[in-house]
Parts: sequence; structure tokens; C-alpha cells
Amino acid sequence: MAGSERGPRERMVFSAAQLIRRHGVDATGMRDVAAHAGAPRGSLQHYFPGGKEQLVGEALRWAGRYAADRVARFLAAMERPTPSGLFGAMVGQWTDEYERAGFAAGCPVAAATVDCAASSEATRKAAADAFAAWTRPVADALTGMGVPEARSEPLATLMISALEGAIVVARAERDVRALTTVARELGPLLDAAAPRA
Amino acid sequence: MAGSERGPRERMVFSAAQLIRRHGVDATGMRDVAAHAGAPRGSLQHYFPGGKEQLVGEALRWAGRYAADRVARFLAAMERPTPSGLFGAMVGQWTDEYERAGFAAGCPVAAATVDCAASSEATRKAAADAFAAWTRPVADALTGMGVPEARSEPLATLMISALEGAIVVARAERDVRALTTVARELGPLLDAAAPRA
DNA sequence: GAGCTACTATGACGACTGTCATAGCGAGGG
DNA sequence: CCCTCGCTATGACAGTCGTCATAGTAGCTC
Repeated sequence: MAGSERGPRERMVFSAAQLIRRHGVDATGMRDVAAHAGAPRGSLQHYFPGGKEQLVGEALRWAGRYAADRVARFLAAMERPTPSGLFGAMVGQWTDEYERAGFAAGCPVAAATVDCAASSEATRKAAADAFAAWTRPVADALTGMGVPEARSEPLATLMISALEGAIVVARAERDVRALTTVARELGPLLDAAAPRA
Repeated sequence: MAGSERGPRERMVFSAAQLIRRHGVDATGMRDVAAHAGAPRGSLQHYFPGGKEQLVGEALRWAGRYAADRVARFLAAMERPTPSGLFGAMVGQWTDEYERAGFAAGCPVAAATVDCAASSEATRKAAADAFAAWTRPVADALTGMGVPEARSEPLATLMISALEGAIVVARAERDVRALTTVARELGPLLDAAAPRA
């Protein structure tokens, strides 16, 4: 998850996502992003002439791709994939981070939605696209595990909703309890939808 | 949900919650709160000497109580309460609002968590208390419906997590799809945990 | 070397923000 | 009448924000 060998533009997008994860969109300043990325302040208007809205949008697109890549990676690492196994891996990524690095950061897409859904149509749409980019591979994976097509997308939405909500509750409580709970309670329901699993 | 007949102090707390619901904590200014409440600006420092942190904290406490009251109200309105019925009512409150008034607002507790969990310990704790004040009556209700004590709290956490996540997804998508999905998919699982329901 | 292009550097602008200081109001009680 | 007390009113402060204007540098090509 490190990003210091790429170009300054990518580093700023990455840093924006990281800072939004921690403090939300409004509390993340452009100067902070440049400083966090080790990039010159003057590069902001050069690479992002669309201003903060463009930078946030690209950070969300980055987050959507990242989440989708993680899903693919989880699947590749499982010799015998099951819905509960995939969900457990998705949840486990968050419990691992929280136990290792503390509860400072959440999901950047959720943060952008909370801060900007009512004020910036462009950012709201970027968040929706990020959720879509994340939901699609999860639904496809469920289908590949034998879940009927008609239920794959609803179950993927359930998985992502429960995960997002549990992230919020866990950060508020500073306890991974909510995350481990949703993984444990939802596992059997998910596996029951995949007959040949 | 109107609050114009109470005193100015209560109105400001209520207005703070409403504005946080829409724009997050950072984008909600103290002057905006006073204006929205129709209260004089000078009253802010008089009623909330602890500043913005105090006002946000009281708004979250208000939100926690409000959510708990709604749970009690839902239960009272059901002649034969079931877990899926309660969850459906909780979700329905949000789908109703979104279809009636648009997707401008989310949950103030989630918004405060996203914006302040890493920056204000007092606000983070207020959010955790609000979640606890909401979870407890839900868990108690489940127990009253026949859910074993050991599973009531985990299931209540699952309900609230799924609801909170679905709210975020629904606001991003400007579509109640995620909300109706979690209600439909989670209903049978919840009822299966209440043998005598 | 001139000229063009990509990128960097820096100061300024106006519009906010939360907080504070100070003063003013009106009613109630001595 | 005066004094206090709850509440209001308003201007100011220091700080930060996103954005812009302008200038400067490095590297490339002709």
C-alpha cells in the first residue's frame, strides 16, 4: 500500500485518498495533500486544474480500483473459494489494519459520500462509481461460486453495506467487535446461497 | 421531527444534528447552526461554552436518543413483532425519507465518526455512546422476540451496521436499492434466530 | 543558443472558520 | 431607582481554506 516510487501525480492522488480516509474531505486541505505526498505545492494546479473536486474524484476512482483489485487478490489466494471466505478476507483486511495501526482511518468512499453527497454532484457520482467498481467483482465472484445470478448482486451489496457500516461502528467504538460480528453472522447466510460450495 | 416550539438551546442542538446529517461536521459552521435554528448568534457561546465540540456532542446524544425512541415506537406499533419486521421498519424510515425528500441527509452519528474519529476523542466517544444507545433497545427487542441472549447483541450490531452502510451506498447512488436489498436479504436470517416468532 | 514545454516556486487574494471581548438589553428584586 | 442576571448583539482576531497570478527553472529540440 506504499506509493513513493511512482510519479508525483499518482502520489498526490494516493495521499489524497489516505488523508480523506482519516479526516474526511473537508478537513483535508490541498496543501496537506502536497505535503503528505512530498510533492511541490505548485504541482497541484498543474496536475489538477479542476481543483479539489478533480483531486477528490481521482482519489475515489483510485479507491474503487484498489478495492476491486483486493477482491481479485483474495480470490486468487483461496484454493477453494467460498462466499464466507471472501467476506472474511474483506473484513479481515480491516481488522488487521485496526489491530496493527489503530482506528485512525476509514473508507475514503464513505467519507466522501458523507461530506459531499449533498454538496458536490461530481463527487457524489465518483463515489457511486467507486461502489459500483467494488460491487461488480464481488458479485461476479459469488456467481463463480455457484450463487444464482439473480442473488449475486444483492448479496454483494449486502456484504459491502455491512462492511461499510461495521467500519464506522468499529471506528467509533475503537473496537473490531462490529467487524468480527458481521463476518461471523453473515458467513452462513452467504454460504447457504452457494449450493455447490 | 420538527423542533420550533422548544427553547433556543434545544433548537440549536436539533439544527446541528440536521446540518451534520447533510454536510458533515467540518462543513457545518456555528453561524449556520444559529441561523438554521433561528437563534441569535450570541447565544452560541452562552449555551455552549465548550464550543463546537460540545454542540456536536449534544447533537450526537440527541441522535442516539432519537434512534432509541424510534425503535420503541416501531415495536409499539407492531401487534406481533418479529426481527425482520423491526428491521424493515428501521430501513423503511430511511427509504421513506429518501423517496419523499431526496438523498440530501444521512446519519449524523456516521458523519461525526467519519469526520472526527481521528481528530476529536470527545466526539468519537459521543458517537460510540450514540451507537450504544441505539444498539441496546434493538438487542433488548430481539431478546423479547425469542432470540437467545447470546445472539441478540451481535444481531443488533449486524442490523445497525448493515443499515448504516446501506445508507451510505444509497446516498452515493441516489437510489434506495441498497436499503431495500439489505432489508430483504437479512430478514430471513433475523427471523431464523427467533424460534418462537 | 533560442525557443518551447513541462513543471516548480511563491506570494497574494477574498472568503470563510471558531473563538473571544465587549457592550447592550430587559425583566425581577431590593 | 439601582443593581444584578440571563440573554443578546456585534465587531474583531488569528488562522486556514481553495484558488489564482506571476515568475522561475530544467530539459528538450531545432
